[in-house]
Amino acid sequence: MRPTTKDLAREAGVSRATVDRVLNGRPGVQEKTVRAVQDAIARLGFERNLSAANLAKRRVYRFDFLLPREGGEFLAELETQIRDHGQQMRADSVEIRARRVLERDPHQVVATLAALSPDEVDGVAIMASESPQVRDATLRLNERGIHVVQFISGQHGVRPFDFVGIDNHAAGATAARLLGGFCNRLQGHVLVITESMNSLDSAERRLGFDHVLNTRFAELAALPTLETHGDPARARTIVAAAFRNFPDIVGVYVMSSEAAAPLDAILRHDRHAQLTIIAHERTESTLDLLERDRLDALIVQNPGHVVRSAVRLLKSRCDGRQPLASQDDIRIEILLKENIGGARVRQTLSDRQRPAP
Amino acid sequence: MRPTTKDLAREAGVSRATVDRVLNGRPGVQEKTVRAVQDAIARLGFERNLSAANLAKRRVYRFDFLLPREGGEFLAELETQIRDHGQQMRADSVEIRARRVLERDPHQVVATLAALSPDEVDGVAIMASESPQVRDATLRLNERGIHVVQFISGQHGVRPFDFVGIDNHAAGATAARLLGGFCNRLQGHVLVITESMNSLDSAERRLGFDHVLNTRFAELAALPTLETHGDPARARTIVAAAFRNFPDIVGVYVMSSEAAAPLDAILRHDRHAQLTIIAHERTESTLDLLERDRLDALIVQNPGHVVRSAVRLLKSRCDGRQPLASQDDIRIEILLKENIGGARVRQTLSDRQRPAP
DNA sequence: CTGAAAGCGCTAACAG
DNA sequence: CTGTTAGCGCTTTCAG
Repeated sequence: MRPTTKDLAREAGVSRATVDRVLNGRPGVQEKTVRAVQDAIARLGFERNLSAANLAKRRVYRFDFLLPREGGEFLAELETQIRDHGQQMRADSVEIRARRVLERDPHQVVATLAALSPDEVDGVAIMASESPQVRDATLRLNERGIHVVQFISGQHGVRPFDFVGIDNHAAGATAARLLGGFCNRLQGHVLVITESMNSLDSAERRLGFDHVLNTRFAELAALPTLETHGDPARARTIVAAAFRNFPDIVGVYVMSSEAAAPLDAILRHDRHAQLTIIAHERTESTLDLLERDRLDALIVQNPGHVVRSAVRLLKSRCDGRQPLASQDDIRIEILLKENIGGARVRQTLSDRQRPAP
Repeated sequence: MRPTTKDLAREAGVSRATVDRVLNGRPGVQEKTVRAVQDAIARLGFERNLSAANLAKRRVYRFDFLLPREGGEFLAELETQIRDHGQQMRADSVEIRARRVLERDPHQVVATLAALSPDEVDGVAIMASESPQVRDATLRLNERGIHVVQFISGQHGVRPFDFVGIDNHAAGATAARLLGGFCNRLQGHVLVITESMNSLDSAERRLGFDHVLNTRFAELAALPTLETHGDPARARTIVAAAFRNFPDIVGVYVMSSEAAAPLDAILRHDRHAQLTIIAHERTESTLDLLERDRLDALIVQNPGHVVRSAVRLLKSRCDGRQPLASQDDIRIEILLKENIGGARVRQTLSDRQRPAP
């Protein structure tokens, strides 16, 4: 039987109310009383029961995922994961919302963040690209007592906030390693294409990509990044032009999270079957292409993991707990045709409910 | 404010005790009373508060991970993860133990399982290879009311238990795809080596490997599987012999979870730098080799994920909840030198604790 | 500065 | 078959 506050109170010769004050670092307790209680804690090896505390406090954790207003399949998948996990967590008094409210314009983001109040929400996961204004607004948010995690977009270590997502530099490097490896020592150019370069994320990926390509695959030369700006027609035009100007293109790296339009443009090219193509994220369209051998590999961050990670972090912060770093590592996953379905938790067929004993 | 049992009781015109009986499917309530309560539940959108219930019941979840007695780095890593996660979960009334108690001998496993009693443990994660005896013992365990998940070892879909781990067939296939891809259309033989073939897991990997190698890389021919049986000296001998007999070996697939000894033997060969080498699992030694370019890729199952997945499943089963399949997918991860550190949750530097509001 | 008492949402034991 | 009462471990008034 784990010791309770009652035991503590007896051991320390005080009332449970006092124990509570000490436990929660509330003021108004004599030095020596505090010490008495702390001694008792150490002696009994007391560990507080968080859910009992939350019950008494009627505490509910309210977390918002603030997502870009516009987006494609990847974003949709994230939303689904957020909803699913939110459903799961309701039983544990965690309320999670996915809100598509952020626009490209930093000022709009700032305004949205400014509108957040600590008595509406306990923590937010923000998916927005870097900018000084946003950074400041985020800091102010935090000062108002709202916990923040930088979600998917942005860099780690740069800001004083938890970051959940992959290391984009490493992701680019991984893409280069695969592309180079699969290109069979072929000599030629590599096409790099993205929806837009305007986020630091893309820049990071590009850096990582170039680094590995240059140091490890001298036979390949990457072309300047093409940008589609979400315009399929434009995508087709610039891709066609690239193939015309560089007939020796042997590989393609689609750098953005939303890959559908660029990929479509690439696959219209009549030599696409000879190309080694690498893209990002697991969506319906990329998976389909991978399965049909149109695509060679996908560099992926697992949406379910990032979502759960963000929630765990937010919750830890709310509880004043130090999150366990190792458990929230977001891996850069590589998907080939062979390990797509690698998904494997098979459930019992006979799924009759057995009442708890 | 979420409705409580009190609200339900009022709404249905019964006492809270009756509400409780209905909620938990306990017998001894009139048909129509049950319906009245259920109607109220639907009307109010009632959702039970699990932690309050657990508090009242003083419920503690006790889960054991039953692991092989002998093992190497991979097993050690699993143990660490189990301990870490156990530490984390204590606050949520989940007690987790890692027990190195299983031996090769199925009878010993059966005996160990038979000794388990539902008033000592609520669920177990079993890491043992398939065998009819073990299967029966597991079934009996389950009938005694102990929840079971088949952990890492074993196949999915075969047994009426939850399985947590990667699909070994797909893992083998993935290895072949990478090996073939990286081999640069080279022609030659591929060495396949494992600690031992006696588990179905190895057989599955081999099957998947051969399938892809044969269909996709006709220029490569895989040799019969070599087995080291955990004997480093033997490993060196048979590897040396293989290289002597087949001077055209271009690639190596180390199939077992424990790869240290086989890899050591391989890397003694003077042509090892020209080989493409693929192994399994992220351990200190494999990581080190990957970083030093001695190894080309690692096929990995994330120990942290499998552990958390197993615990989530066990807990869901105990609560009579249907686990959410999607969230417990165990991916076959691919580790290259470039995405090793892909681990990325960076924490705040200034990690001062901010008291909860 | 400290303690007594009531209560969070749910369950358990015992009457009826 | 159903209700009453007490209590899980912790927090929160409100006196003192």
